[in-house]
Amino acid sequence: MTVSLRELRALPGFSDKLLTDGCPTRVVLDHVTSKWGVLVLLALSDGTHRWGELRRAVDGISEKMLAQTLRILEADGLVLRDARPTIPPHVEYSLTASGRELVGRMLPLVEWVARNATRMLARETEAAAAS
Amino acid sequence: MTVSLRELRALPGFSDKLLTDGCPTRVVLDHVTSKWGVLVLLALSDGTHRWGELRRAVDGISEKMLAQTLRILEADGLVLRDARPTIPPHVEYSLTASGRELVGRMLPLVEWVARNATRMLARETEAAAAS
DNA sequence: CTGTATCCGATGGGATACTG
DNA sequence: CAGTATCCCATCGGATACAG
Repeated sequence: MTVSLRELRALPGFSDKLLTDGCPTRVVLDHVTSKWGVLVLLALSDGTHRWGELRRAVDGISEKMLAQTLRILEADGLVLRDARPTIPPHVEYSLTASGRELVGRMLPLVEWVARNATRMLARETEAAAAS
Repeated sequence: MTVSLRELRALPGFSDKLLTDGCPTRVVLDHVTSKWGVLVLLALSDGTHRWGELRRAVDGISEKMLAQTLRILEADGLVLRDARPTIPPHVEYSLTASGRELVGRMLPLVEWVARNATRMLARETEAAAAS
């Protein structure tokens, strides 16, 4: 499943420029590659989770950003929100079929970064020490 | 090359929490998934380019953000900067071996988004019209 | 428990001008 | 050509308080 930039150029939003400013691809790309978007999608990749579980799983996220991120991903059709009208409220979030397709392509990227990040940042402190 | 979240949990930065706040993986992930980081890496995926070419290829980027993005990606060891001491200056940017590995895992994600973004955003304007 | 509303500071990022 | 420096504002995003 290797893809080249040449092949991508046939797709909408591509031209002599890479992706035109404000085109649909860039908008969605900004949503899913946002600081919290990546982590929320990742958290949902192993199944359904409740609001509180997501809040704890995604270290450092504020309630405001969790709500905002979930709303955007839901509007994009990547996340499904299932609210049971009970007291107290019980709400479950899961990936849609589209969401699972997307996450399948995001996991290899995250895995590579997780495997290499420490070594990459080590280079930098090393370079800083030399100066 | 399918990866699951379960397998990821064995890697550095993962725990009961997904990725701890400020861990190396998150730092690098923020660099490469930043608004301009993705597009610059994408632009370099088909070979070496000069500063001016990148400026034109990445639609809408300012000089400030191009410089900043390139410096960060270079510090991470993903981009190589080759400056020829001529007048006028001639500087070429390319991906390192690490950068090519990373971009190989980013292209399928971008391809999927490019194929589906228009349909995804169509859902939203449709939903807005219904309200 | 699952959010929303508001305030406010930090950061991202554009425009412009300037330099070797 | 390939940047740097400065100014400035808009958006991001955290903290807190509150609500159904």
